[in-house]
Amino acid sequence: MKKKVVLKDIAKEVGVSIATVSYVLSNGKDGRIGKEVTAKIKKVAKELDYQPNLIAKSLKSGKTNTIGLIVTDLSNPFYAHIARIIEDEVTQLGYTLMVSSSDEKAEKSWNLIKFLMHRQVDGFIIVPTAESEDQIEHLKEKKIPFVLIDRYFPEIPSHHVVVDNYTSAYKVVENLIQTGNTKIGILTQGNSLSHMKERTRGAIAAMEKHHLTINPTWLKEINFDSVEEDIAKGIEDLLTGDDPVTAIFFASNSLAIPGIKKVNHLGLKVPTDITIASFDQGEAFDLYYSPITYVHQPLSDLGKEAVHILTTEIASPGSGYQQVNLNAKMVVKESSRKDLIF
Amino acid sequence: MKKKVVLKDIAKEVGVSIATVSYVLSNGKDGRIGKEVTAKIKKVAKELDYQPNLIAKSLKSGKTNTIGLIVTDLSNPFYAHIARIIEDEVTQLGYTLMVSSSDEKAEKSWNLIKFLMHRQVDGFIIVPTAESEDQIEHLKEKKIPFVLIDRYFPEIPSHHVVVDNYTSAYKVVENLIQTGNTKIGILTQGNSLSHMKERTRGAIAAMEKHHLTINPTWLKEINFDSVEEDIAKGIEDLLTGDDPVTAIFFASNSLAIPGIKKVNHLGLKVPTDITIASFDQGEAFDLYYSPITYVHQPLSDLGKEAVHILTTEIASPGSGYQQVNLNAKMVVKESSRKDLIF
DNA sequence: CTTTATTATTAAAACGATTAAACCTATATT
DNA sequence: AATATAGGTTTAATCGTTTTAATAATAAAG
Repeated sequence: MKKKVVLKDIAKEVGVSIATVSYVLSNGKDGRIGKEVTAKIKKVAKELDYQPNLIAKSLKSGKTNTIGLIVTDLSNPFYAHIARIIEDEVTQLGYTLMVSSSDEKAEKSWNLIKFLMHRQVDGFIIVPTAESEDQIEHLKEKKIPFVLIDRYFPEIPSHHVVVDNYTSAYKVVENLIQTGNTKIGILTQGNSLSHMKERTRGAIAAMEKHHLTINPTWLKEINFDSVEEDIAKGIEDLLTGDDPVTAIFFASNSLAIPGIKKVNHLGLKVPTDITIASFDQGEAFDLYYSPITYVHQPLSDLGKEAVHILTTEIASPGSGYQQVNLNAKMVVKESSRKDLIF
Repeated sequence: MKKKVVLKDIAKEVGVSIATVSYVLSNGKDGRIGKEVTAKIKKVAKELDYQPNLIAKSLKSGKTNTIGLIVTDLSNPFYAHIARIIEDEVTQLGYTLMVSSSDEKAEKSWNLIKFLMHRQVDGFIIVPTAESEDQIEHLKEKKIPFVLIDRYFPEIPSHHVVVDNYTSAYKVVENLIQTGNTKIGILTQGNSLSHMKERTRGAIAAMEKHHLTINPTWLKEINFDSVEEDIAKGIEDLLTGDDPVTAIFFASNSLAIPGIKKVNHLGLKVPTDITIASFDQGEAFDLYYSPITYVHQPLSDLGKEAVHILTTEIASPGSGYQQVNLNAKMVVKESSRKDLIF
């Protein structure tokens, strides 16, 4: 079993000190070392296939060139997509990404943050869970750079990059109203979080603006731990209650997918029996027989902005919080275009 | 700006040596250190909120407790799902995951591997790209533990975990034949890779077994860099050529999604106009008006097996190669059940 | 009252790199 | 000839931890 080649090995082989080798191999430009020695060191380094040990370098420099990304669920295509964009972005800047999923659990998130801090990551990009304010405060106390994405805590000043959830929800619900719906069910999840609050607020604002009376039972909050059941029950309620709705707005893709399944299962036709719109994109939306109207979040911008803010913060800490609100695009398709169908 | 708390700080505060502190904090059980001292060190450590520096630990121990995962594209739900499973598995074992995407490019993959090696990852889980044999050989030479998943190189002995692609493809194509199709188009991608070879071989074997004559133009290889175009053209060819097919087998989900879009676009009805089946699961498959027949890969088993093999190899290297072939499940739905529709 | 065993603690080296400062040596300057 | 300057290289400290081997202190044994 060959040992790893380290600077010492090269130094010994060439007959110089470790420092000299280090200078040649890292500060190539600097030219402080004589020509022949430089050449010989480079030659030997290549021959022995020297590979630098970034752990040692990190210990010395205090920088790991590593970024921790915490999403709620990497297997959710929405977050996977964000992760991929962030990955590309940080890789290009010479960073490596450590990805983890919190499953919307504050405790898991806490563990991940602590673990990655021990690993000395240079910074975090986080999709914060409910009740994780203390974790964010902790990062601030410890002066660890971080950027929140998708959601944030209005009462805690921090960098964040989110979409304009209020306006997007407003527009999409307005679209539902304009196609003739006056009774609209809204499925949400994680209502204590900023993004959901905003989406709900936007949806209701649209209804109020159009002078619709809102029945509180039309708002269904879905529990993270019992999505399937809650959605099945919620949709049945919405459609068979005293005051049935004619349209449903799903406030995220993870609600829409099982939701649409349920609608299929009930044998309802979209958009004739029921009108549908959703937040987030999903490959299933386009393939559906009645393609789903949705709010398309600019994931690429979101990821890039977050990385940019984070790396700037890492490079020069403490120069004011960047708080970015991105515009989302509403994509209107058949699922909410009764006008076109009839 | 408070500095980080290190062992030295605790030592100074308590009035003992660094070594003593280290003993107490890492070998808690060992009890070599006196009771009162132990108690005091623990107390001070808590007070100062000491957090161990895992980088320093890694340098000393030569272990980083870090695993590199290289998939072809994290934004592909198939790989995202695998990544999530692997993440859960390694997290539980105290490892952290570094995830990267190779985009099916050997060069990218090479860079990622080198980069992660410099970072001293303890091992790799890799979805190998075409022409990356040298990278695999390199890892073997350097004695870096790794496990290949999804595909492998038959000529290079190594750990790997894959599904039984041959049998799965055989079965699904046989299903297409049994529902009355004699002319079946096959869309593949990355044909030099083991999994695709096996899927193609299985598909053809099924056709031969049932004495169908196979027209070579029915086999369409899709280029990674021009998926949309190739698929559009391929499907048009298949359906409008001299010898049009009545069924299409998509050899992966990344072919099926754009493929089905194209089928929709052409205004063809599934399964009446055309029968469809695919490899891999996808949330769109179930939601499609004519749910797609597919091969369901046991991703959970695949991920868990890979992690298990890798961590065992890390713990005790060089005890023979584990080569696992998992059975996949065929899920027959309407897209290939003409019998049920008529 | 030595000697030996036992317990508690620490000094120091090591992991693999970086880097400020010191140290030669040879040439240029006065 | 004495001194300054520059070029080339090395010494040694440092990052935060672990761990071997040594030491000091105390108790038990002879």
